[in-house]
Amino acid sequence: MLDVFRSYLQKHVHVSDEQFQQLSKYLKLRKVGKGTVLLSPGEICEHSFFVEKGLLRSYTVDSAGKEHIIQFASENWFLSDRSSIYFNEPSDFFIDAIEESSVVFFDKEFLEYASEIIKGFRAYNDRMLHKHILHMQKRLNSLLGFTAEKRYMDFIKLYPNLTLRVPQWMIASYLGITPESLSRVRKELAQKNFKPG
Amino acid sequence: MLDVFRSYLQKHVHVSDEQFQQLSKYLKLRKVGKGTVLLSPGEICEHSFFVEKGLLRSYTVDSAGKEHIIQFASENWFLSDRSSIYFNEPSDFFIDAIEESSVVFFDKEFLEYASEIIKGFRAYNDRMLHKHILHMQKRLNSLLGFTAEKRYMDFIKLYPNLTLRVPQWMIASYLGITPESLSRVRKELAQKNFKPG
DNA sequence: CGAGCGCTTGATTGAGTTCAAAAATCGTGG
DNA sequence: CCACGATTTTTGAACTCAATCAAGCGCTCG
Repeated sequence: MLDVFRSYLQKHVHVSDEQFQQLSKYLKLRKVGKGTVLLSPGEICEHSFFVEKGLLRSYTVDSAGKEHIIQFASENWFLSDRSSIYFNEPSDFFIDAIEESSVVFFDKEFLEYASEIIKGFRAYNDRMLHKHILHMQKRLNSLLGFTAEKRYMDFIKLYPNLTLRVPQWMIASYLGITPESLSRVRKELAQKNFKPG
Repeated sequence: MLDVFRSYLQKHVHVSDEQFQQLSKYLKLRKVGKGTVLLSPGEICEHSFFVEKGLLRSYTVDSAGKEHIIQFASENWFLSDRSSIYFNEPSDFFIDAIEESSVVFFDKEFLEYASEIIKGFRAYNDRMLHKHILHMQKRLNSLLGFTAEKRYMDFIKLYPNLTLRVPQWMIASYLGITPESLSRVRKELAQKNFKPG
């Protein structure tokens, strides 16, 4: 129960077992089935999620009904809508489970309490925030400057494990292209004898 | 001297004149001519910039030599490479002046000292961080889902004042299209009797 | 006043989309 | 374990939006 989250946390900040005990009242571990929706547009994002096992995604749906995947989160990743949480405003996102998953739910109170009792937690959280910015920056740059092929290659380099687990049409959505286009890109790469993974 | 910055700050957090006096030793006001480069790729971003007057931009240059504008900053805006500052790693950006500008330079020490002596400063800074994330998120979404025309209309709605001051080819770069395409988009809009501003 | 830069316009090209349909894979119940 | 239906992936052909290449115009600033 919460073991994965605890050891993850302890790898990054110093948390005694007693401290974790105290924190755990703010934590909820839930098993969610494939397809379970954890956040919908219009809702204010109350929880952040930590994936102990499984795979989540966040995505928007545009006016034409097309999905745009913002982020994947597999084991040991966090997922939430930071803006919605921070500004207490309705989210634009969906968050749902791509696979049956074990997910730790926590909210603002957890963060506040953890920041209070654990030295270094606030700094760690800050670091995550900046990582997030760095990551978005890279993605923006990639969308602005690279071809679909380059973006796909960057994706499999960056997320080799996801490449295997995520359906192709979702990767296409993440890359900002159609599934058909991704299929063709892969064909191209195969002909240039490029080995995925 | 630093008046614009001081009143900006005082509008957002409570800073006494004495406090600002103390902070000011960490601040440097510089007039920079059009085209002055304040940060280049490979450098570690040492300063954040606050624009008292004028116009700055940050941008990357891709392997094909194309510029991709990340952000504009006119009066009362901040500009920096947060990731480079935070992680102490070489920046990917250029930052330069589009117009002759008056710019306040400040560094980490300023932020630390300000956070120390001014109640609410840290929270304000945090808020800026989250605004930044929100903004990037919107931009990602727009790149993933919208046509050039829609992106341009969003731009002029969001930055009406910039639309007038920034050369068109830079707006094109910000939108992720060529200057030629933007010119055509504008022509289209003109025919549909769309009034800019 | 002339050179250069920014903007426009035209013609052509190309990367990626759309629509349609076949092939492969997956999941589930008999 | 196999079979059937549903979902994914692939393939093909026509199309579209935006990029590229090329030329001309107008402004400004040196």
